[in-house]
Amino acid sequence: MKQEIEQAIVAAVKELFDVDESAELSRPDEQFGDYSTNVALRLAKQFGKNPREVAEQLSVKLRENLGDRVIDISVAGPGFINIRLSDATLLTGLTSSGQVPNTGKKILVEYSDPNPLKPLHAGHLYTTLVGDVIARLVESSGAETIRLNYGGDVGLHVGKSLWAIVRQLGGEYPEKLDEIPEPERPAWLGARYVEGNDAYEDDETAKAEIIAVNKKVYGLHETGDRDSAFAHVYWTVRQWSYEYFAHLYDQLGVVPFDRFIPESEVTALGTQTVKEHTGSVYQESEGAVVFDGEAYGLHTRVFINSEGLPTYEAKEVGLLETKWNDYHFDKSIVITANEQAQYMQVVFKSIEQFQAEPISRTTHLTHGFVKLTGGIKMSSRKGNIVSALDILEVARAAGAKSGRTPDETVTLAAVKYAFLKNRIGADIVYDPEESIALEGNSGPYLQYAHARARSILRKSENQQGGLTDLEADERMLVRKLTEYPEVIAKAAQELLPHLICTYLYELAQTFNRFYENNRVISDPREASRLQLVTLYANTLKDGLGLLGITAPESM
RNA sequence: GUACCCGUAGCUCAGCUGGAUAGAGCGAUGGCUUGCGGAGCCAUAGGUCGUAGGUUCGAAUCCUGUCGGGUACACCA
Repeated sequence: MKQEIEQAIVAAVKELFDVDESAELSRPDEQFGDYSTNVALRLAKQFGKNPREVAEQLSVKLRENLGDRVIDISVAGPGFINIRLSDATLLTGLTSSGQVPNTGKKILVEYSDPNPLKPLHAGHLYTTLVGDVIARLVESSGAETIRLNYGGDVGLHVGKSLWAIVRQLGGEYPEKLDEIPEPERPAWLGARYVEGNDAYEDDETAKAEIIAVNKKVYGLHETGDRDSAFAHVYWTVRQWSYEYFAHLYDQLGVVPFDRFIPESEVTALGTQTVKEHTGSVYQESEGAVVFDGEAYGLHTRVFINSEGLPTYEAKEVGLLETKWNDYHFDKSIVITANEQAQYMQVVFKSIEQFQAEPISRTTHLTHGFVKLTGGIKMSSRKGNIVSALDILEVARAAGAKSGRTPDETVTLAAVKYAFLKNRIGADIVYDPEESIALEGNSGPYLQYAHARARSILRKSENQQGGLTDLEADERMLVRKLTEYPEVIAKAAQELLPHLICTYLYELAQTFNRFYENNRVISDPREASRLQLVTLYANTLKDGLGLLGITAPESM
């Protein structure tokens, strides 16, 4: 429907002015019509003509070409062309299937990326939820979607944790780990990381020992050691971490990852590649291997440190190569926090020097921090962090406080929607009470709106159908419903999940306005209206589904 | 010091590939109410879009400066 009209405009422009000009339709205020275009304004600028005259000429041509598919085409304001569709045309928009522009393409989405032996904080929750939705969106656009999870099972943070773990155990005694009850393991590991981190900063002896432990861990991977006492400790606590991650993902109800790529898996490849290009792309400097980003307006970073160990940068090189070798992707999306933005630019710029193609297909999205309302600030150091599970806890507490019976489905909807409704990029302020509230722009509100619509449908035993000759209020709702595929397409194209949230909330408002003044059951137009309610409920359910939020039949 | 992100109503945010009177939610005030789930609907108040310039017929949107908040800048991830 939309494409048809866009094509008609392009054709009319070609016919009248003999130029190829794209014509993008936007959704104007209801008073102006169903669609609007500003091509006349752009053409007028191009040719130095009066925009209103151009618009008039175009609208005459469009009326001829579109015939009875439209009921009104008018010129307004500085030179907009507003188009009002006939009911019949508008209604075709309800049945048009969603676009699948990425059919046949392979798209990788990397997100969540927790590090074993480190606590999961609220930021991980954010990237996990955003990534889950981006992947769902990409999938809905027809692409073969591969969900990747990259995590640091080697590196200095592992050295810190492991140093503290061995110390706590009184030596390399893996059997002592069995004494720690399963539920306490995440917190126990978190505490060890904090100890290790503190010791590294405050104690020179400990620092040296931690560096040695770090090296030892790399050694385990190089030699394939799984049998020594030290190896037992390492592999056991590493496994604990992965179990803990799985537990969180399971609780969140996110789509399972297709593959976990631990850093240890890409270390060798990354190191080798950096070494191969040392002297050309990378340079030796002060005993380390660096990339001189300053030549490109960026900053310089170390890829292999003076201990001869690869840093995160070199591993990232190995990761990208692994992705490219294993998948030959059409597009690769990486989602991390803002703080990694400039670091990633340096890494990508360096890889671009010898592997331009995969870099040109890679998009790095970044998001801000999660703050709790009331000024509780989170620091990733010293252990006073808000963990991912804490967020769920405060949401549950807010739900309990509101006097309703706690329901995990509603809690999850509250948290997910609160995190997703803002545009990715800036920091977000999480307000548990607002998120769980049933009034206002919240996840539970939309769940409720859906349940309410289903309830109407359950109550009627009559047939539905015959949606024609729309009344004004019905038409408003139909118009809003036809926006859905356009919103999804845009959200998928621009990787902006919050567009779905905004739309669903507006849809619910549109429905409530309709419902306020119009009966459904035992109205002469019951059959038509039942169908409208069905379409509305299905759209809500589908949209919430893309957000990873379930839509219960009743609540 | 250099770079990146952010600055829109009291609060939390949409709007940003320039376009028609800047929109929501929460909070405030006032209505609707024997309602198919009112967890709603309607209305009022509240904004010189941080600020100063520039480009343009037209700027919240683009450019430059500036102020404020955050982040990154060599061997952490």
